[in-house]
Parts: sequence; structure tokens; C-alpha cells
Amino acid sequence: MELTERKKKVLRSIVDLYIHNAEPVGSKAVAELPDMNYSSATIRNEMAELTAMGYLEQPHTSAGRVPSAAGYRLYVDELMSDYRLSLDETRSINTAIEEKVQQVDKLVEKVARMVSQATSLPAISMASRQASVSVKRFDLIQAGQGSFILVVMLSDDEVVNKLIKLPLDVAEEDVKQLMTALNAAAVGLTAAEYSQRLMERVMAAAGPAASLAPVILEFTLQTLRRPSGAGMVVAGQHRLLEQPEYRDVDKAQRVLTSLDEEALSNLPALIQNENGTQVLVGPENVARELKDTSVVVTKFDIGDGMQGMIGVVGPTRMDYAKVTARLSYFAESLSKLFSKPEQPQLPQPPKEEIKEA
Amino acid sequence: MELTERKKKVLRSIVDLYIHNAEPVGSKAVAELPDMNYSSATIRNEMAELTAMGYLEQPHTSAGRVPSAAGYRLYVDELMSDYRLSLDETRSINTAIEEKVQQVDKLVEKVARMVSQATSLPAISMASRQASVSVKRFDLIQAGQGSFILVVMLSDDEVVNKLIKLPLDVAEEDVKQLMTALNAAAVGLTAAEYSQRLMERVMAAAGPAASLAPVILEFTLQTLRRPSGAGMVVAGQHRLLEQPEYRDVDKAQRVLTSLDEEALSNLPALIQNENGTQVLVGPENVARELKDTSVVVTKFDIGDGMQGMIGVVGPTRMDYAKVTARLSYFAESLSKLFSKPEQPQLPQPPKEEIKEA
DNA sequence: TCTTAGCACTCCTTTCTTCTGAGTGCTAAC
DNA sequence: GTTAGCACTCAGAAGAAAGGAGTGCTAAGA
Repeated sequence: MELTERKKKVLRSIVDLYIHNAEPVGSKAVAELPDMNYSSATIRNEMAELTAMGYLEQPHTSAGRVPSAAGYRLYVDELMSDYRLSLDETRSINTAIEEKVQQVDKLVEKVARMVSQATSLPAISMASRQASVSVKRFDLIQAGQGSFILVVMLSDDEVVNKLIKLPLDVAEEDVKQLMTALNAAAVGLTAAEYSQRLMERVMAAAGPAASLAPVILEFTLQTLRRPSGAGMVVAGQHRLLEQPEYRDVDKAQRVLTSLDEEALSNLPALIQNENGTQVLVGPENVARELKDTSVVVTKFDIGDGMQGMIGVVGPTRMDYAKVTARLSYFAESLSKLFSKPEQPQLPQPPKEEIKEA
Repeated sequence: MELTERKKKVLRSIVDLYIHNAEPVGSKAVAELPDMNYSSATIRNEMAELTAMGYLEQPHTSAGRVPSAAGYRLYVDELMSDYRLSLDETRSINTAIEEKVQQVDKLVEKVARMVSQATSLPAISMASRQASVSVKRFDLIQAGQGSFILVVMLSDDEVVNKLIKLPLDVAEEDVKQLMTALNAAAVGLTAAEYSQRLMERVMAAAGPAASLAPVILEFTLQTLRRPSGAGMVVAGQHRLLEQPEYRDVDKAQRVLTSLDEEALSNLPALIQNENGTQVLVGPENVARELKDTSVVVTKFDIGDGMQGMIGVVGPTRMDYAKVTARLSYFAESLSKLFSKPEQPQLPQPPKEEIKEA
């Protein structure tokens, strides 16, 4: 059986209708569409064949048709018409991004919230540090008796710090010696290259303040190992309950629970090599618990070896065109935001104001 | 009408039963309780009076009784028996806390997850910086051409940093001068005390690197103003759906949505002056949307002016005894954890190991 | 005076039945 | 190749009946 143009048109119409009404689509509804110049009987025949071909399913004999996973797949890959974001939409996404992204460490969470709001679906977001990240420099600030601030700058320009309190009294030159040792031995190493050997080397060269070294190295290793940001963040879970397919609490619970348990944690690996926006329809999904849901994800660049990922989770019947459009736009805007050299984005008091005060 | 001992006993039994079965309690069920030496008819009379007094409610004529908000209130305040944590419970809470709390900035989120898991309910958690917090010291590390790491240590010992990139070439002594100016002028000031005057003063004394000052001060002010941590975090939302009262998706959605929208954001203010664990039963609640749910919250100390808050949200029919017990234990353990001077909690490689390697 | 057995009554819940109508597949005519 | 017509299917709504948990009240017993 061949997938004629007319069949495709019928299929597209059915998916479109189903996406918007969440109810099985009958031949009559399709036949009545403005640009469908065939009778319901003709459509019926086409639908029967589309069903035989596996693109449609019938909940029961006397119901209309519903797209199958294969149907959605075809729809996403070939049939769906581009959704053009309205000016309002782009504008609201832009202001959302510009208003909210000021603190980089909260970025991931905020992005998730924004995406969820923009799509009316639960959203996921994460930023991952690449395995190639290493330490660019160590600094240790002595901040009082037995109190030290460790500042580690990574090769991706993220800066992390840790307050270390140890009942330890070291002179300034001891701190310097330790730093020299650290910066000599441990800079440029990726997590994989940390070893006991390194520890030994640092300990040997560190001098009087050596007892700080294990704490510092352990912290650094942990930092390098863990993905930056808060790992994966999920936001707007409650929006799942707006979807008619999740009026069934058990279904909803299964999905929400698996989201909470990071069922999607292998998503990044999966999409690593893909480019652009990815759509995972139901059964194609990473986690078995999500086989009745679809996931749409896309990546964005944070610059310098950092990558971000945003996505949404929703019923297989989701408005793929709209969701992918919004998601892609989000990703582009974020990438753009990060590609500009970081401005002092803060409302910098202009000089005049200062003179006035 | 007087609230006799027997009435209290009946009320307690009813609340206990209702908490565990989530179904209206009939006189027979109460009468059959082991230490209830009265017939169902007697209980029936008591129940009728408890209803008249407002402690019980009747969903409909031929149903059993359900506690009213006033009934829960009385139960929580006077009737419920202490729940003794089992050794297993305390142990699992302890290991959870010790394993997970290593990174202070992720603390809030992790605590929320732990609490949610320990109580099988959605949990909230937040840490707030007191208004009295000020800056203890500024440090600026020059990290390459036009690249500076600002490190700000607050009076509550939290350390925050920011990478500043400005096309600016300054000598080391210029940085020193700026830091001297900052540490002279802006240390010890609370957010409220920041002013244009301060800015002027710093600018005047800052020397060649003065153009960094506005960025630094703006960032500092923002830091002082915002509550530390991620504001309020909600975790384990999906657990709400386990509760039979939220089989109704609309109900569940209302609650989850309001949680997401920080309907509880004025909780901290509300409990500020209270001590110990607080129970807010249904209508007593902060947010109108939560009038059918109860909130149990408690505070813990992070030390040095920081306070944490943890709580759970659940149906008015929740196991108050168990929940408050676990929550209190959590709070205590966390307070204890923070009151000890910070140990290098990290699995410090003992010296022998190093020699072996 | 307090307690309890007994009983009529209420009304929610469950189960069964019937009915309705949307949608189908097939056939025959255009 | 397309379409009108028609018998057929079947989920879901609507209605009716039965079941049963629980009540309030009364009157008898301790």
C-alpha cells in the first residue's frame, strides 16, 4: 500500500484535529474540513488503509481514529506545518529571558520555569559540564583564624568557592606555598586525571599548610565530576494535570514520579550527538515509564564547554509544531545571550546619577 | 456542653481511624476499638454531641463522621499521642542528612527531597538570610586579561562569587587600592544601608580600577537583598497524588499549582516568632487555595544568622503525630549538624592510603 | 441517671439494564 | 474513483433497583 499525498493530507488533518480536541477523530470531521474535497465515505476508506498501515489506531470499533506512535512520528518528521511564533510570543520569551537570567547558578531552574510556562507543560532543564573541564586556577583567601575561602576557577569560566574551617593557624606565606603547589600540580587536569599520585605530589610540596590540601582536592574533584548547575531540574509538574489524558491520577502519578526520579537522566547522553530539536514519541522514549508521553528536547550553548538542555514532557498528543517552535526559539535566544561577552547586565548606575546624589 | 474525657477519647479515636483509613468513621468502628468499653449506641450519642460542638462533620446523613478543622486543631494541640521515631527511622534520617549535605548551596533542595521522602508528602524547604547580614570582606582575584573573580564573604559566613569580565587592564596595585576602598567603606553595611553616598565614597577612593566598583556594589546589594539559597523549594509534588483525597485531579492541581506559585511565600514571616513545629490546619492556612490542606512547618538553625525552614503539605487528614515527629527530628539533626564547627566531612584520604598508592 | 438493644429511616454506592448516537465497513449506484 | 445508503457495533449516558452502612430515637435494663 502506498502513502499517497491524499493519505498524508488525511493523516495530517487527523493529527491536527486530535491534538486540539483530544478526542478520536471521525471521518465526518475530516471530510468537513474546508480544504478537504471528498466525502466522508472516501475519507473512511483512506482511514481504513492508514489504520492498516499502522499510522492510526482505533480505540474501539465505533470510535474514530487516533494517531499511533508511527503516525506521530511521520507527522513530526514530514507532515506538520511550521508554527510561526507570533510577535507577542517571541517578545514574551525575550523579556522572560532578559529579566530572569542574572544569576548564572540559578539559571537552570529559572529556564525550566520559563519553558514550562511558555509551553504549558512540565519542563526539564539542565546544564552539563563537559568531561574535559579542568581547573584554571586555585586561590585561597585567609578569612580569619582557621577560616579559609577556597576559590576555584574552572576552564569553562565557572567559579566555585567553599568556606573551609579548620583549627589551623598558618602564615600568609604558607598559604602562598600551598597555592603554588596546587597551581603547579593540579591545574589543567580533568576529573579523570586525578589520582593518589597527584595528592602525594601536592602534599610533598605544600609545606606547613599541607593539611588543607586533601579537603581542597576532594572538593575540586567533586566539583569537576558533578554536572554543574542543579543537575536536572523539573518545573511546572502541575501543568501535566491540565492535559485531559492525565485526568487519570494513576497515569499522572506514574509520569510525575518518574520525572522526579530522574528517569530522564540519560537523556543528555542520548541527544549528545543530535543537532537541533529532538522529538521522542511515546515508545521511543528513554524511560519505560514514559512510554505514553512524548519528550521534546533541544540544546543550547552556554559557551566555553558548557551546554544546556531544555525540554518538555507531555502527552503524545501534544502540539508538536508549537512546542518545538517555542523550544527552539528559547534555545536560540539563550545561546545568543551567552555568546555575547558578558555585559555588566546589572542596572549600572550611570555616572550622572552618582553626581546627582 | 462539656468536653468530657470520654468525648476526647472518642474524638481521638475517630481522628486516628480517619487518618489511617481516609473513610468516614462510624460508631461501630469506634465501639469495637480494644479499649473502648461502650456500646456503639453510647458512642453514637457522644458523636452526635461532638458534631454539635463542631469537632466532627457528617458528609451526609447515612455516613460516619469526619473530623472538622476544629477537631483536627484539638487533636493536634491536646489529643494526639507522641509518635516515637523508631531506631530505623532516626537512623535513615541521619544517614540521609550526613550523606547528602555536603554542598551548602544545594542544601535547600536536598533537604526538601529528603523531607518529602521521609514523610511521603510534598515538602517545602527554604533558607533565609536575615536582614542584618552584611559583608565581612571583599576580595578580587585577577584571573587574566579583563577577567576578575569577585569573592564576597558575608557576615553569616556564606561566600558568594561572581566572574566579572570587563575590557579593562588594571595593575595589581590598582586592584589592591579598589579592595582597600571597598573594605573600608562597604564592610559591615546591611542592604538597607547601601546608598548613593556609599557609591560616591568608594568611587572617589577606588583609583584607576574604579569602573569595577559599580558592578561589584550592585552585585553585593543584590546578594544581600535576596534570601540565600533558592528561595523556597518544593519537592516530591507527585507524592500528593498518593493521597486518596487527591484522586480528584482538579483538587490536586489546585494545590500543586499554588505550591508552584509560591503561595506559601509568606509562611516564613508567619512562623518567624513561633518556636518549634507549627501545624496549620486547613482553613487556618496562609493561602486560600490551600484551605483543604494542612501545612506542618518547623525551623532549624544554620548558624550565624541563617535560618532554615522545612515543612510538608498534605491533606488535613494527615498523620500529624508521625509527620511532626519526623519533621522535628529532621530540624534538630540539621541544627546539630550546623552547630558543630564544620568538619572536613569529605572522605578524607587517611595518610596510610596515600603511602600505599 | 447512664447505658444499650432494637428498629425505622436515610441516602450513598453499586449493579444492572436500557437507550442513544457517533462512527464504521460494505455494497451498489453514479 | 467517488459517494450515498444502510446495517451493525459498541462506549457511554441515563435510569432503576438493590444493598448496606450508619444514623437518630425510643424504650428497656443496670
